[in-house]
Amino acid sequence: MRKHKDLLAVLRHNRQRVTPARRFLLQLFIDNHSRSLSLPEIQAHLQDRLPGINRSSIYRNLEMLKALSIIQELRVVRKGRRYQFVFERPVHHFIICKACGKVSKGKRGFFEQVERSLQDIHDFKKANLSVTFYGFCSRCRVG
Amino acid sequence: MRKHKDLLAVLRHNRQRVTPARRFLLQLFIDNHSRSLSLPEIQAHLQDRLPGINRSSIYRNLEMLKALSIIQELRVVRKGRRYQFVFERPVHHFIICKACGKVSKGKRGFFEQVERSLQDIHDFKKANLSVTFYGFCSRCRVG
DNA sequence: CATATTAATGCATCATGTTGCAAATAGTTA
DNA sequence: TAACTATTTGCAACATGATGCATTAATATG
Repeated sequence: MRKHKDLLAVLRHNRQRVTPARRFLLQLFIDNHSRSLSLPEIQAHLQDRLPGINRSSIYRNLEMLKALSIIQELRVVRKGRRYQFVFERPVHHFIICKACGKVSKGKRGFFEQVERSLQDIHDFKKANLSVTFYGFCSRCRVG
Repeated sequence: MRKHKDLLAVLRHNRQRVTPARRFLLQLFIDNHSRSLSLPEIQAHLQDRLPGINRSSIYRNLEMLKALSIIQELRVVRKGRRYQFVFERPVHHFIICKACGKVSKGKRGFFEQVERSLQDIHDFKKANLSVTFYGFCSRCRVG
């Protein structure tokens, strides 16, 4: 698990300025590295610490963190977007149930198999690959 | 390739009424079964034939066609949503380049491998599984 | 074919996400 | 540490998407 300071260095290294909003955002993601956060959660957290912070700043900062692969965006059916801290983790993929919205982390072996197939059959780049699977988990399947 | 009439029967079988908007939508997807359509394209097409049709009707009908697995929604980075006719096709998955937005259809062998891994390792239901991969295609990869 | 029943539509409104631009601020340099 | 410059922010406006409800239209029934 990376610390706040390390992530600030990542920002600087990518010529991104360290602003109060960004500090709070990073700390929030670090403190919740084991789960994904909803947009309302993120907004509430920032509003608390920076009253009056603008919606567009939040969106733009989330975009930036996504671009630096510090967080990943997940789309959960009927539950909007969620954001997960993924910085320097080997496995960045998720499996999301279309029925109940349950988000599971992919297991390493599965990821490796998919990666291999994707590379062999479709010539898709391994690095920076992020994959999310939508299907029906065992509890929600009907038949 | 299914015909218009067959799809109307699918709607009726699912207790969905056949309205002018739905007829035009289905015909549009049939006529363009080999490619995905953008929302502006769909809207323009319907506006032409049903002047004054409401945005929300279009969204609701697209939702319905998705729910019946007649079409599938694809999210292309910086290019919005696209809709692809997928009714009764064995392979409903796509591979999308995050850099150029290129959408390719997944090859059968790849799909089968992923499906197997997903079933074995994650106990995810095979039927109704729809998967979209986002990564970098060979033309866009940097390193 | 007239009427009843139920679902789809249009409309209004709200929620969410995007963008151009002027003002504010972080990082840089003297 | 004051001034410079480049990026980020807030703001306003707009685009897109979702929703409750009255009206309209598709289907079922007599």
